[in-house]
Amino acid sequence: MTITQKDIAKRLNLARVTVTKALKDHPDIAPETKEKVKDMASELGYVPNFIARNLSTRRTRTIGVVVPKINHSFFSTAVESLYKFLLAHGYGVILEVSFEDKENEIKNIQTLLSMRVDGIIVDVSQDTKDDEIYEMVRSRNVPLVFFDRVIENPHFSYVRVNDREAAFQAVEYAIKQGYKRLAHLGGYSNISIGKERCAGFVDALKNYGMPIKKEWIIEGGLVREHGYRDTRVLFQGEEKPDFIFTVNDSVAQGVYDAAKEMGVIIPEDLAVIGFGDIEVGELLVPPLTTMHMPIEKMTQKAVELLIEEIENPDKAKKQKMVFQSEIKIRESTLPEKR
Amino acid sequence: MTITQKDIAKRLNLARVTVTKALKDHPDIAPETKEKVKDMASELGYVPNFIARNLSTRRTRTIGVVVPKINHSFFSTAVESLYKFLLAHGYGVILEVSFEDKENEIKNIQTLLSMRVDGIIVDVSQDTKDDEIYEMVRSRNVPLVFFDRVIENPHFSYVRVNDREAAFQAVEYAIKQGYKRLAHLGGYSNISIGKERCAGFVDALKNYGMPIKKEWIIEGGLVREHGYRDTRVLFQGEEKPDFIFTVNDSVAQGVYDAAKEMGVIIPEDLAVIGFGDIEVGELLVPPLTTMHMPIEKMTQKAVELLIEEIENPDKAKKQKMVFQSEIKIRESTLPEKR
DNA sequence: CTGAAAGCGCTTACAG
DNA sequence: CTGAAAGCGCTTACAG
Repeated sequence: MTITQKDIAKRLNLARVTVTKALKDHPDIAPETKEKVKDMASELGYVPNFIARNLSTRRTRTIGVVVPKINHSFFSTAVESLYKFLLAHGYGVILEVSFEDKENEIKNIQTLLSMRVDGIIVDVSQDTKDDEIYEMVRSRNVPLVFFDRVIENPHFSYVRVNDREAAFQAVEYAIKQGYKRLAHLGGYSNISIGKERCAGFVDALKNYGMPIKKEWIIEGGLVREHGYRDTRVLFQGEEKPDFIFTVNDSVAQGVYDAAKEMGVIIPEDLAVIGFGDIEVGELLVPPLTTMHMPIEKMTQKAVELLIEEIENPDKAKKQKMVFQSEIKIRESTLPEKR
Repeated sequence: MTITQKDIAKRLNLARVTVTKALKDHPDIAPETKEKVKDMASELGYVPNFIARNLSTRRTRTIGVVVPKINHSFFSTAVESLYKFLLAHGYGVILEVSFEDKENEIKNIQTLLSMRVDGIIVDVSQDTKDDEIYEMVRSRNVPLVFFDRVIENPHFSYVRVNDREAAFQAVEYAIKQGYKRLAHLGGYSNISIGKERCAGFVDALKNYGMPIKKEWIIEGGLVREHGYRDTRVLFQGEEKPDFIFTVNDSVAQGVYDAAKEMGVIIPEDLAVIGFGDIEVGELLVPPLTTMHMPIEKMTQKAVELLIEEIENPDKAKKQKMVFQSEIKIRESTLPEKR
């Protein structure tokens, strides 16, 4: 049924090895033989068996990519971009999705290990706390680089954005615009982006001597619904915030939902700054001010670091790459308040 | 370095076969032996080698998915959904992206064939015209199901939406609202969705005795930029359309871009109906009337058909599944025009 | 320039 | 209940 090198060899009365070599243009083989072999291969519709090849070579030329979700502009952009760069380097990709669940993520990594991928890129789930699975990856010497949502571990490189400083900038901008009642809707504090962006928010308040209200920092999650829900909570209090910095643009979208429902006008009554600069932000009414992330450059770097590790396992050092996020001012913050 | 069954066997003074069996809970093996083996396996951090297993079993429990793009709400939703269902059936997925290019798509399929995936799901690129590569898939008896963008081929099942009828409905709705100068921005006519949706548009005009202007049917492409560009073209003519039916929501978004730039008001001056009902449509101003596609159900069906074919290669018949698309009325069409 | 041998890590009958 | 043998399809030294 399936054509193998053996079949080609038989037809041509050659040894199987000769076929292997001919197919890979090994210098050993006579040009005519090569041609004969190749002709026969395409005549029979031969498709090499990666599985078998990989078993022999112990290399798969395949990279595993683990993301928390795909159906979200940030991740789909990142995945497509990773895919593109990996492809350009001659690698295939096996995609795994953790659905923001730690247990799934562990299974994903195990699957990739089973598949003997040459390397792994992971954007960690919101639940991921410890790193025992990553300890296992390390003990197997499988190159891995963290991307975006990151674990601090000296044995792995990572690529992320300057979350804390960027958050600081965002909030600083709001403060300078004259906003005084500042709230933050954060992700979970156990993942890097949640912790760092929240820290940046607090940094800014401290730096400008603004009071920090515990009730105005809610670490409620990363998706639109959380933003909606927690904005409603924020507005139940006596005093209402006049500015919300959100951990990402999806949560900001939820803020818009709640504001609309409550009759709160953005930006007159409430200013909003998001994080990520995904497509949706531009379409919101008013368009969302947000911290831009250079996804393309980040993915490119992640791929480079990984490939470097794979191809020069001894020389390559673990690197922590931090990209700068820049504020993209749109209309969810008044250019000059009051 | 890497732990294999051999290592476990050695440590336990057992034959390798015994280890294999113990690991898979084969009834042959004594319970104590199983326990010993499993304990040792986890102690040594044994991870089974899929590659080797697959070589032996000639099954990979892996499905290849080929899509034209990921970074687009329709595809990312579809991919995530496919992934979820496949996972639930115990299959892994290898993702391939054709970037809307026929040559890439052929390579993608070859890669998947090389990897000996158990089956393939493909949403065809905009360039894909013939099906010689699919002929090859067929000759290898690899189950394949087309999804969304489809090739008519008796040897393969497909799952799509009633593109032609849905397009008819969309245009019919506009006609009944009183729109008279009807234009269509279509995809390329060589792919199913382009051809069928355009046909539905024409059907409706004919059915209602509306004049068909060649210049008002532009088959210019599938993305936002095409919608923008071609709307500008439409409005260069003497007479301007008062309604545009677009092949998908991305193109509709381009119509909005152009309209805004030209000072054309939607829906007062120009009504728009899209196709797909992706997230963006709801966020546009005014929100976009569009044909809803039941992506979740479609992907579920595609997965079911594929798995059926894989697991019952003899019984399974090729099926053409057509889902109903429903109109989602929003504000880009006036509820009651004039 | 061509080929025989051994092996990658697992599994599947088949013996005992 | 345990194990010896053969094989999946390829590749990598090593001979000739």
